[in-house]
Amino acid sequence: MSVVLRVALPVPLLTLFDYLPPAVGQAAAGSRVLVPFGHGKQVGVVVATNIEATVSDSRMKQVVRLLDETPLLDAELMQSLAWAADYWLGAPGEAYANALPLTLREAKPLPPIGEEYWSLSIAGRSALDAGSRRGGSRELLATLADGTMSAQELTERLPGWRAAARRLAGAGLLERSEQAAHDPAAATTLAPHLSDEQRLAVGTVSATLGRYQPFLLDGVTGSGKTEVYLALIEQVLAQGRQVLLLVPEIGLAPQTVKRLRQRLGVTVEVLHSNLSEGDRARAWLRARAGSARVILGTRSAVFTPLPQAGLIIVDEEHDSAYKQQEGFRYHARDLALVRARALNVPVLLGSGTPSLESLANVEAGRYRSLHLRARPGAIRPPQVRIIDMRAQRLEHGLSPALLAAVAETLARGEQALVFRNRRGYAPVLLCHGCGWHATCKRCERPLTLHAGRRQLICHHCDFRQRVPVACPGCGAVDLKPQGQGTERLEEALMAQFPQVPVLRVDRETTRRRDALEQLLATLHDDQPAILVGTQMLAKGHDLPNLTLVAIVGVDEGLHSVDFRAGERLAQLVVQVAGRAGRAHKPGLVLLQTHQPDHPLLRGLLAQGYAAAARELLAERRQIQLPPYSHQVLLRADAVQREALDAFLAAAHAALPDDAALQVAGPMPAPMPLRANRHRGQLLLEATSRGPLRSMLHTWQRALSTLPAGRRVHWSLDVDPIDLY
DNA sequence: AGCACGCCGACT
DNA sequence: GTCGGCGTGCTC
Repeated sequence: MSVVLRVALPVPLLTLFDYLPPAVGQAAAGSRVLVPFGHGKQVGVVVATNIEATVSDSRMKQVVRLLDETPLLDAELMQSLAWAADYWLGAPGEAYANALPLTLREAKPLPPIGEEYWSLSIAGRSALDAGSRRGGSRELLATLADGTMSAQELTERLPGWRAAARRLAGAGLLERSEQAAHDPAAATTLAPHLSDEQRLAVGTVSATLGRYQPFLLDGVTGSGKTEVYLALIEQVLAQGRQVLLLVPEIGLAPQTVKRLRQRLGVTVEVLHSNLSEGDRARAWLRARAGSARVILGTRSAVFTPLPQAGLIIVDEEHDSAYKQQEGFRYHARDLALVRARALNVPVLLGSGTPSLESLANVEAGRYRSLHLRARPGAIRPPQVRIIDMRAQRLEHGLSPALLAAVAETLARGEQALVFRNRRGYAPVLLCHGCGWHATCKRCERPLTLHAGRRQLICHHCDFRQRVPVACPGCGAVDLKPQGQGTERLEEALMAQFPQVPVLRVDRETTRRRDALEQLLATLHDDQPAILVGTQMLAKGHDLPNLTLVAIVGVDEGLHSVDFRAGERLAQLVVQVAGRAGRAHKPGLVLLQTHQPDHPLLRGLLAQGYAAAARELLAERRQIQLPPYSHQVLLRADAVQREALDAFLAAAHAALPDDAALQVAGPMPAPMPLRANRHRGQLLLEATSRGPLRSMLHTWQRALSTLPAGRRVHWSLDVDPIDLY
């Protein structure tokens, strides 16, 4: 047997592949190689060198070309990726594929990592003087009139400038250049005076710099969490080390970047999926080179190389966006902890509504907890009131008490937010003649009426059809929308308050990238207005004149089959409520419900999130649910019901006989049919990770050789965050 | 996952 | 007589 290299390739296979070393160069673990694979070529990552081949020489091929003289992925990243693939049962190659920006998975030389700068050419200056251009082009020319500007600054000043830049560069009016990044002007804002609690938090974390220690920083909106981050980042930068700051979604990035930049006076590297592939690769490489000092990014940024790591921060750690829900199902918050341990740095998890998992880790002594109550002079906690909807005459789902509160708010010249986590006009279109209602044939679920588009849309598979004029069942022209979505609430509020602007914020009205920011920019801070919207309104963008938050339709969350529904509801209510009020303008939160006496709502209102979370945790412990048990979910779907059942039965039969392992199912998924595919699942539970982990790899391998698996899609989800 | 090989139906 | 359907097997 020959001495070979072991290579991970971007295919969803559980195996690694052995190759003869390249003719030229010395491959090391973490280097990329171009290899022959199947009928073509692939770029892979070397995971081990000098090992004995596991296949015969006759099957072995040789590496075509070594792509990196020095490893692209350092030892720590390689180790963390291997851990991640093992833990979440990913194919090794897929873990690497997630870690590397697309551009770096091609057999090309690495792009230069200087920062991108733009300036006017001589022709461009004449064009500016002549004023010959319009719209975005004109704005861009004017912005560059003062001199060269980095792409990052341009993005901040002129979102969407790239289209104009492409046009103008094509006409020879602009020039693009690459330079070593230089830090922008020194910090322009000063650190505010920190409260005692903030100083304590900063001091406690900074005392652990240089070693692994997880912290849970528990602080509501306005408690000054960001100032704690900033003070810590300053210290880490002063030590010449890097900071990785994870945020749940891109929407939160631009304002955070601006704030970091103004306060720290350094370039902030941004990494998220909306970036062009070239930009992602450059940012990743600058982090690897150590020239990026502060890296801000969403889920996938957890794979950024950090050769001089000093601190990792995960903001809004409870947010489910950190869990990848397809393909390689990793959890960025959990991987951040693993990386922090490998890098010997503290990791700070921040949230006003911490996940029960993190609270349990505090309880178990694995994390240290830090609290921020309120900043002096900041927001007073809003007053929260429950509106009992029973026996109330509703106006399109809005109670008189709610409408009165909105009217009062507007009369004071302030703004109100009506929150409803359901888009569209109405979730059901019902025939009053015969009881028929519009359903999706492919999902067997009601279609949502979208009145503006005159369509019925399935929110599960995106099936669309025109709204029928008459009932397809009985022919009666008596179709009535049932229930309320944001679109209907917008209509109702516009009718009630015709003199005030009503802004709807949901996926429909904010399709484009900067649409949310643009929409909110039309709000004048000093004018009355009404906002209606979904989840999207729960965070981001500061609304100083918002004093009333009305939450409509929380009842769905109170009797959901999902055991996490209560936790999610509590987090959502607190997050949305946190948007109301300012120091000098107290906020009011209204919760409209049919179940005013529900213990979760009562507890949340009387004693706040921490108490509600303690209650929820006690319940979880009682009935042995996560975080007091561990779950792995096998999901499967197939066109043919029989194929699905056969596979799940075979998967069940392939399980070891272990008393420590509890098995639920095979059972239908909560949505048993979706987009014409039958869906089912098998849930494994154990009170400790041991018995689960020891059988998982064997079981996974057995599943992949199951003949019954041929005609089904299936996946394993370790620590699933929903059983959907 | 992608891709080729391979054996049975409707068509220029 | 062929083009092409997707079942099956393989990738060092």
